[in-house]
Amino acid sequence: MDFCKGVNIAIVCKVFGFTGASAEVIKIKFEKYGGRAEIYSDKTNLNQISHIIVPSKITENALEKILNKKLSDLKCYIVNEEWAYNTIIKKQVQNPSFYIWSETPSQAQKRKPQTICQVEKLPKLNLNFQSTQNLNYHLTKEIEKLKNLYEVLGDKGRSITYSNIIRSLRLLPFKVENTKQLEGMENFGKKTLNKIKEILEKGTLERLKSFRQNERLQVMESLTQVHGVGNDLAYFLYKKGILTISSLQNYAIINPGEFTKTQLIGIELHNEFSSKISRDEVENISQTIKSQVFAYDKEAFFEICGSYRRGRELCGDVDIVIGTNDTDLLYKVVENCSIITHVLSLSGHKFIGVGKIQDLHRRIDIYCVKPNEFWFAVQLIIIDFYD
DNA sequence: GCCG
DNA sequence: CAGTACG
DNA sequence: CGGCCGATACTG
Repeated sequence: MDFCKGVNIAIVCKVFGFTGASAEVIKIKFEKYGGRAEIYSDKTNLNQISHIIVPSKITENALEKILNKKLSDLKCYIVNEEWAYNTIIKKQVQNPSFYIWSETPSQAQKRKPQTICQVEKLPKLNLNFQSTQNLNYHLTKEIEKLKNLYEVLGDKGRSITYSNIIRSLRLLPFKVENTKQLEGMENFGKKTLNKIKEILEKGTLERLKSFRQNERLQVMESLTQVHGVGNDLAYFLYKKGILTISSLQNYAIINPGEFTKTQLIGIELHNEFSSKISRDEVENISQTIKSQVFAYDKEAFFEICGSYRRGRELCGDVDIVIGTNDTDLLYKVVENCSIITHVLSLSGHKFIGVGKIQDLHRRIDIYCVKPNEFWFAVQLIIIDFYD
């Protein structure tokens, strides 16, 4: 399968908030089918590019700023992300002239006749499970602890670097046995290599032990486990002498006015959220939501993702992706679904909230995307680029 | 922490 | 706007 | 040194 051979794309493409990560999925797919793809950066040589993929919502000014070029000077096609989706889904490079990006919808519509996949014909993308498997869990689990601690400390720089390192390790196609295998890789500097060496030899990090002895860190790390409590609030609470989640719970009952609605829900239900969910229960919850979805759109796509999809026996939350053209579907489902008890945040394409079907309240996330984005969203939510 |  | 959360 | 994932997205 190399129908993308000769196609050389640069992606400025960002979709429904997953942004860089969804661009990565497009890149992976194009390369799998023999094409060449890169995420656009200032190093990109536009002379070698056949298609630039841009988000439909971007403005012309912004795009020219990013590309640092007048659009009229470009020789390649500037197409929207649907071109990329449909090329991959239909396994055939699409005629770019149907997908030429344009800032104003009316212009775009004129040039963009009915090219979108018929929903009932939309084929299922082969999910690449290899890319979802983390062969370097022995390293990432330790580095993740380090990342969390720096996050708690408010050291954004280190926590971002460690996130990048974790992501690279997760995507590696082999298990690391030796730091030589990582030398020269982006983001892997001397100190990181030393830490990895230490983990390979001893299984843990000395640095972690010293962090464990720091009371403030320990308290803040624990408090930030509560949904809605970040490091700012955690530090504030620590200074106030609130050192445990149960004392936070008591404090919040007496002083509810000091917290947002979201935080109050997180505090109240924290104990329930921290208990894991069986696959059976995930399926039961999903089934209820699914029937609600189909009540509004019989053609909708529906998949359970997240850790359930990664095969875990016990899941932290319920992750659902819906594919539909109905932009109000998510609102309707959330409002009318009997098992949904709380809304933490809600928009047309993302629900973060709480539901209950048995004895405990459970965290539920629902993503709602257009049908031709569906399998990309599913893959994205399984892969876990960041974590 | 890493990178320019 | 800052804070928080999601992948 | 200074900046760091997302022209994220929601809440208050």
